[in-house]
Amino acid sequence: MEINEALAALRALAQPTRLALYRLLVPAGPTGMAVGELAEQLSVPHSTLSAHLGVLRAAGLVLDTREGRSIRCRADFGRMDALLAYLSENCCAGHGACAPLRTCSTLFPPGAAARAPLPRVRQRR
Amino acid sequence: MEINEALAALRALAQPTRLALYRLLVPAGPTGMAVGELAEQLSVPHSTLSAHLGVLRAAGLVLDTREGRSIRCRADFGRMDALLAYLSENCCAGHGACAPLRTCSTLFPPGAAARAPLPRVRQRR
DNA sequence: CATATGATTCGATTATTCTAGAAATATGGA
DNA sequence: TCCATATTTCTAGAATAATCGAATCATATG
Repeated sequence: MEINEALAALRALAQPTRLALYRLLVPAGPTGMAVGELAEQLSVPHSTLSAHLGVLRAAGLVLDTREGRSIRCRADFGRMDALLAYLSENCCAGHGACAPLRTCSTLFPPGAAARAPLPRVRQRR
Repeated sequence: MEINEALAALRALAQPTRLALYRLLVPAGPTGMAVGELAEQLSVPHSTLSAHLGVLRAAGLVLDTREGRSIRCRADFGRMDALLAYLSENCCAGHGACAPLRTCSTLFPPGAAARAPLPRVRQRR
């Protein structure tokens, strides 16, 4: 990861609604949640939520798939892993003593959602 | 860690100068760097740097100690660990399958600087 | 095609953050 | 004490971000 990607990810998470939004998606795993479901749980107007979601998407932290009229969002754990690694880079004065960071991105690799027991859908855009 | 602490830490890191500042402190380890040294390396006016440093300190990411006329700053790795853990909390839909996150805070516990400073990381001038 | 539903874009407004010069504070030494 | 060095605080203008209603777009279905 390079600095501008890290900054985009940090800026995206550094806002109450967006952090709550992201943290709602974390336990939802590769199944994710629909946009309307998120707006309802967070009690935020749709236009406001949509703007926040746009920031998270632009930062690469959230991916989505259209399912009929609704859009299902999920956290991109690989991207979060990259951010966590970036934040600890060159730690230990380069002695290489830090254990590698790991999250469930290993357990739910990209594509897991498509293979999961969910209706077949196509990518947006 | 609770949400407001996480937000403060994320806001603190979500700014180019402050992220660069923090990343300068990471390889410096428990020895840290003086404020003036940081300002010089970042080519930022002292008042601007001081303001940014204040944000990082308020977020608990940077600790400092006065040494005569100068103030020596160092990254608080424990705080960063807590932030990283917060960002992956409830991952894996609560299956507890995520490996625990770990950084060198275990290797350099609080107080390490005073007792046993490591050899200084080479700095560019 | 007409209509309903889910989501985004467009605006204007309000709020927050960044920046850096000048002044102030803290420490050490002659 | 007086002076030099290191850092912070104060200030205010400039830049950026958040908010949300109304309009618009995309899709499904009768």
